[in-house]
Amino acid sequence: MQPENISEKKAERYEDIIRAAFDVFIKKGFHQTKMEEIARKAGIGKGTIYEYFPGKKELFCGMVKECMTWYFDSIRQSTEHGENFRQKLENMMDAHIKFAMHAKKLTSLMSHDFTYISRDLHMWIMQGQKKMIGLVEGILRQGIDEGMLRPIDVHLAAVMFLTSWRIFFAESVFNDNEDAELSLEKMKEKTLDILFHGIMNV
Amino acid sequence: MQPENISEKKAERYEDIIRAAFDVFIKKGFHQTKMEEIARKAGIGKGTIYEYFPGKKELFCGMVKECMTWYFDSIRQSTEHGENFRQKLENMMDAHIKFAMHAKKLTSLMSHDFTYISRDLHMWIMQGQKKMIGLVEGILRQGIDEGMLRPIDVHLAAVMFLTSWRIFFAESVFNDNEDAELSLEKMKEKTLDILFHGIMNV
Amino acid sequence: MQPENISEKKAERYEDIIRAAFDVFIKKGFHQTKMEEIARKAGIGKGTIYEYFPGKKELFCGMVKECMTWYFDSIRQSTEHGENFRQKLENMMDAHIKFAMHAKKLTSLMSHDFTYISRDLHMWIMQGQKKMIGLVEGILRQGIDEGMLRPIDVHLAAVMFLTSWRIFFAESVFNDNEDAELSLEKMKEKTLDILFHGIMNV
Amino acid sequence: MQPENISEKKAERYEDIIRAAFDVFIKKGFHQTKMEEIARKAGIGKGTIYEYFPGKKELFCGMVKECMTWYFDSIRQSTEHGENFRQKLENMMDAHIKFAMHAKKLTSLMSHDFTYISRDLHMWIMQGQKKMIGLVEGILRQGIDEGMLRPIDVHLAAVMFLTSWRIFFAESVFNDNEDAELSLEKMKEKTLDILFHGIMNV
DNA sequence: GATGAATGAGCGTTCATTCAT
DNA sequence: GATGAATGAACGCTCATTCAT
Repeated sequence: MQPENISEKKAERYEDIIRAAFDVFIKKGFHQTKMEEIARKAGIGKGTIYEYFPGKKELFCGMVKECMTWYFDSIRQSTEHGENFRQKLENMMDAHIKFAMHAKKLTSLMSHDFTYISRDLHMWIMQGQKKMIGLVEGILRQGIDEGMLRPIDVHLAAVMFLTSWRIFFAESVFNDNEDAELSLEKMKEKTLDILFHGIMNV
Repeated sequence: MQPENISEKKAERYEDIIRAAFDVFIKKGFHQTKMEEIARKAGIGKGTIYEYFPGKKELFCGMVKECMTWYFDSIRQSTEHGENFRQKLENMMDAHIKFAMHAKKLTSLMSHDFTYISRDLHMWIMQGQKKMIGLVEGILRQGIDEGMLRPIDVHLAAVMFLTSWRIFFAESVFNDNEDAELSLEKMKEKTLDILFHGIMNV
Repeated sequence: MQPENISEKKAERYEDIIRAAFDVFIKKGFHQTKMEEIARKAGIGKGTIYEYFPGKKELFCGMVKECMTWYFDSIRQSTEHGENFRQKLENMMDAHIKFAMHAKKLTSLMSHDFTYISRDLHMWIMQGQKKMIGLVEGILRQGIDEGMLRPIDVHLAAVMFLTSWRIFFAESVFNDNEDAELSLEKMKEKTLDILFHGIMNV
Repeated sequence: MQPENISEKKAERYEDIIRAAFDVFIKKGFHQTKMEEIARKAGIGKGTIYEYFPGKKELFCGMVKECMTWYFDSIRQSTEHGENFRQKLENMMDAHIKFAMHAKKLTSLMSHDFTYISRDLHMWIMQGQKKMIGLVEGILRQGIDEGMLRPIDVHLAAVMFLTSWRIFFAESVFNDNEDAELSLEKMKEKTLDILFHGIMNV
């Protein structure tokens, strides 16, 4: 067999393993996943994985990087062909949605490890979040009734409002400075400003 | 010793354990955390934990529920005292920020298990997200330059734009119906509409 | 309180614990039995047991010795009042049956476990059984001297006589009916009949 | 390596483990036996046992069943080649003695403990014993039909016959001398003599 | 003396990794 | 190169025992 065939075969194997790893890690989370199951799913022996990856961690990282690289690349490419800013933002969103449909559960893998720790806890938290969404929906509906708000989709707006909070977690990671509280106040106002008035010029 | 003192002491111990569990679970994630370390942190013996919790899972769930109950409650209460819808939304955000400052890393515990699997991977993904934020910031800046957008904080708006995508994952969990793609198209437009024009009536 | 009352109370407690230990050990075996359950059954605190016994092993041994002493004594006494060898053997069997009915499961409890729990206890019981064998041997020898018995191997016959008692345990497992005592009487007679006259036709 | 060699090796390992388990369980009892010691005795790693048995309980049960199957089988076979009832009873006793010499302490191991270890195993063994009783009953009934035996209670006599075997276990403890087999032969004859003709003078 | 909360040695079991075939 | 049987470090959990109250 020719050398190119060999390395072709190797590359194929590599892909098989990544794919199998993706499937199982997604379904069970990192710690509940056993190397043996990945091997079985890939149709190879347990030891063979170690010919391609030094260990479980590296396999996991390799798999995530593979996925995320594809994701990041498709997002980047999507911005290269829009005519105006709006077109570009829409293209990005399209690219994201396309990815999301294909790898729905990747984020769930990356979030909520405890889905696998306790289904009850997971449900309990989902219930809590649903109640919070309902709470915000009620407030928004009140705003619409009072004529203050446009007749927007209250559910979607509620979710956006709540997800926008994540900024405070994400940002606080980067901004660990002393005047954190000050900038938080400003962030809050800016966030509400965008939510209330949008980013467009009138 | 009087019975009230005993149950007081028990309640105190319970709190000690929850606190120690919080610290260690936050720092290491569920699977990397050893019961012995929690015990050490709580200043008690390994076996003592099992006098208060049936097992590791239950301790974890107890800890999360304790935190989230406090969070949910404070959010709910925050909406009871606002005069108008805007006041209420602000109150909610304040309550959230207060919690976020106190339990910064709780969400990171609940999301991204792989922070603990590989610091490198975590950093790599953060870099990717930063690049994406930069990408969006550039597009938004272009929009401002073109006079289409208000002189908003492009960083904040970029993050909001990106976090708003989570809706598609979150929603897809609830809407597993056939016409998912159709509703996705609508969701996209509605999301962009809110982002562009805000929720306020003009 | 007077000292004799105190030691009276102590003796009473001691008995309570032995009785509770008997109940639980019989029901669950040595290793499955938890000290806490014995304490609960005895209506005292867990630590109190250790005021009366150095540990679990010693409690078990104490309980077994108490029972077996009573058993051995009743067997010995039963041989003191028979007129002839047959009467004595019957008395022994009666004494055994009476004990067996009261402590059906004790023998099964004892049979193996405690060889490993306490070599001393094992030896002690072996000694007791040896004495019993000697007792029966004496009776049989008397029978031979009186010309009533053939010049059989008294040791072997004694062991056979004693092992034949196990029937009462084995059978009682299958026959848990009301008229158990009646059928026991019949069994005794049949057993002695076979022992005395053999199974062969003459 | 050929597949037959592999399964040969596996079967060999299986036997090694059973044998090691037998040795240690017999010497120490179920609860005092540590998996690690069995592994050491079998010359393998601790984890390897779990490739062959799901757990400690199952290993114990497997070991007991292996032994008892061999025992029950040898007893059954022994009754197939006797010409008359006496020959058959003698064959049974021979088979038993052969087993008893090989596995002196097995019965004492089995007697109680595993009621709590595995109800299934307990039932399984009870079934085996019931079959053995039935076997002897049949032989005795044959003897009665042939006019050789008195119309005794065959069930009781069968149980007595079987329990009398315990002598060989009990005695062998005291007589560990070289000529054990010789004295066993004598014991067998004496035992049968008493069983057949009783102890009474005619 | 009596208690029961606290303890920690000890063990069964898992599973990522290795290496002889 | 591919395999999977073998491995043993690691950890959750139990429960006899202790000792402060």
